Amino acid sequence: MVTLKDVALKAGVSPSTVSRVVSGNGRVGQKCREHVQAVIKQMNYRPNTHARALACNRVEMIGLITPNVSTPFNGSIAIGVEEAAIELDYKTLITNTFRSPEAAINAIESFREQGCENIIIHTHSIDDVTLVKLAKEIKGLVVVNRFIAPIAQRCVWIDNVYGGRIAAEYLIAQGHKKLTIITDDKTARDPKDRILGIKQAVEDAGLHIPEERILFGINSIGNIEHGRKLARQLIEEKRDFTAVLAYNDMMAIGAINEFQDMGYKVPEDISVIGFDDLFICEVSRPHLSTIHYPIVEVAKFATQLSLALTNGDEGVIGKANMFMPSLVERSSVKNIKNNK
Amino acid sequence: MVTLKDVALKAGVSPSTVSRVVSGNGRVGQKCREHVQAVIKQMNYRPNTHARALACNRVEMIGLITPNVSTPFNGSIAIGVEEAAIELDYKTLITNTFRSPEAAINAIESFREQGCENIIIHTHSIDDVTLVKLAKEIKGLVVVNRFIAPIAQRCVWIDNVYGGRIAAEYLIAQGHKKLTIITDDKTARDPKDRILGIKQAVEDAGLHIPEERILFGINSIGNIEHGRKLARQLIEEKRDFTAVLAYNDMMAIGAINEFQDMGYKVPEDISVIGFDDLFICEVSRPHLSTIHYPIVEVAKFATQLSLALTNGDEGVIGKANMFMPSLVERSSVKNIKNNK
DNA sequence: TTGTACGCGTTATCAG
DNA sequence: CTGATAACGCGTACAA
Repeated sequence: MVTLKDVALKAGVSPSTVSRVVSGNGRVGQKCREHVQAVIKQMNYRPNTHARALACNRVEMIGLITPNVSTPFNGSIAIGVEEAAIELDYKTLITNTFRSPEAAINAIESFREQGCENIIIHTHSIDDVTLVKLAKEIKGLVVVNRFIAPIAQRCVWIDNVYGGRIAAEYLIAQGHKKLTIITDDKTARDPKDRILGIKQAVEDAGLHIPEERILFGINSIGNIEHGRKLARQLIEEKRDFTAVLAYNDMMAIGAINEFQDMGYKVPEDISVIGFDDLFICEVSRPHLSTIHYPIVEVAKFATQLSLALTNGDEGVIGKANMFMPSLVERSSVKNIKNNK
Repeated sequence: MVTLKDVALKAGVSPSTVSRVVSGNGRVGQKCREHVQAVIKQMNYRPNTHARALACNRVEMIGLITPNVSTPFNGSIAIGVEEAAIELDYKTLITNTFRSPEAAINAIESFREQGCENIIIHTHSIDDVTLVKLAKEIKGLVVVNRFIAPIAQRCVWIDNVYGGRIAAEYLIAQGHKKLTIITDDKTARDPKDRILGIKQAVEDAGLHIPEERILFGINSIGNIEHGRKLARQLIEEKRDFTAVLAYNDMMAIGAINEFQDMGYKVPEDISVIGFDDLFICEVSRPHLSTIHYPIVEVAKFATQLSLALTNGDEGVIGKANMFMPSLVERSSVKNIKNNK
């Protein structure tokens, strides 16, 4: 392994000079710099990450904390992070917390101790208060897919209220008057925001959603199974509705499956709309209409923001951190305007 | 940040003693050890990764090289790796190569330079010869989901021939006589092995698959789109068949979608079987019958093997590295034994 | 068993 | 603009 000293020796200069040309800090004579650069290339020298980290207590690495990369949504977050990281030659360190708060806190501690200040938080295992405190201590901490008012400038999220609104508006425009919602944990913010948007649209149209048509999950993770369960409940308890707004695509697809298994046709008997726009929308039958969530872009921006925060690049800072979702029409919603 | 020296000071011993109790190398008096451990816990000391890496030129980190974690198969590999890594307190560094050979080679180089000898290769961007060479130089290099004879003991893979065989046997048992195969790149090993297994089963049954009923992809990645394309070709060119063996679930689902869009019913008109057993099998209509690939287990084992290789634990070494796939019956294959 | 001293590869502070 | 020199935190021969 070729070191800085080796280069210095061969180039006939001091180690410090080599360090200067490598890092770009400090002035070096034009001629001298070029010579050193040539030697570096010739010897194929590459700086040692650990020595550098030890010396300046910082490291070119970005840590992502996520529940489980193997799910499509989380996987896309990871991709966005790495795409942005790679552009600046940062490495990506991923920790899956599997919904364990301790694992999440541990991971953050571990990152910090290694001098990694660029941390992307994508988990709900850590509460707002803790995160606000951590954000004060860690320059490059950024929260993705979540909004925490006191550190809004450190969050990158989407307008869930708007997302809920356009979903409902679409259903209403297709003639649906009796909407129902199957969603995630009652206490979580995203479900609440989306419901808020839905209610706004519903009221604007002079309609109403009774509480009994809003089904929550308890300690759920908005997955297929959860969607199935609530769909079954909808049918068994004979709720009166023509369309379902699911919290996300996974739940929507679970619901569609359950409806179909119970003998209902989608969208002929029941219309369903999802949220996220994962690749499975094209897999399901019928193809799932949904609200597009620009996941990769969001994650990419979050990463750029984190990097800007620690490196003092003002470019990204101050830009809007809220992205807008958009409607994607496929075939899980039926136009019933002229029926009934 | 609390260092080894701080602990030594507080405990009234020398730094080397603390180092010894932390690392476990070298004898330390029972009483002394306990005292030091108490102080460590009390001060919440945690060793500095970089200093350690610098001093001994090795690091407790495992690097995964994968095309793109955001796809279900690759994501599961990542999960398996991290699950195994976390058990030994190793960190997981993930690099997505997006099918670029340079990116893959770069990542390996980068890992090595950082003293990371534990590298899990999950990509076909690097050829066999290069990998064999690298395996000689890097103690902890392990190849997952791929078999390379000269370094078989460093590969963890599944029996693709057997997988192909049981898939075909199942179809044949269901009365299918005219099978067709839609698969991946002709030059890749996995498709070839699976085809081999299929042919074995077919011949054992006294049947035959003409070459025109085996459709390959070119430079494809076995995704949904690819499945759609070959399915369409099957129909348009009026190939004669009752069942389709897809290279993997993604292709199978693409094919099912295409068949359905063209007005065919699955499995009534055409039966389809996949490979991998991803979560989308339960999503598709009909639910996809497939060959189960123990992805997480394979990745986990590969990681344990890598760790054993570098740490000299002989436990895992020598065990069989080949896992066996198994049949999962769902509803995409019709029994036509008593028809026609 | 325990402590001392040096080196790992780099950066940063200070002279020159 | 350049070169010594001292850290950074830890492991490890070597000495005690």
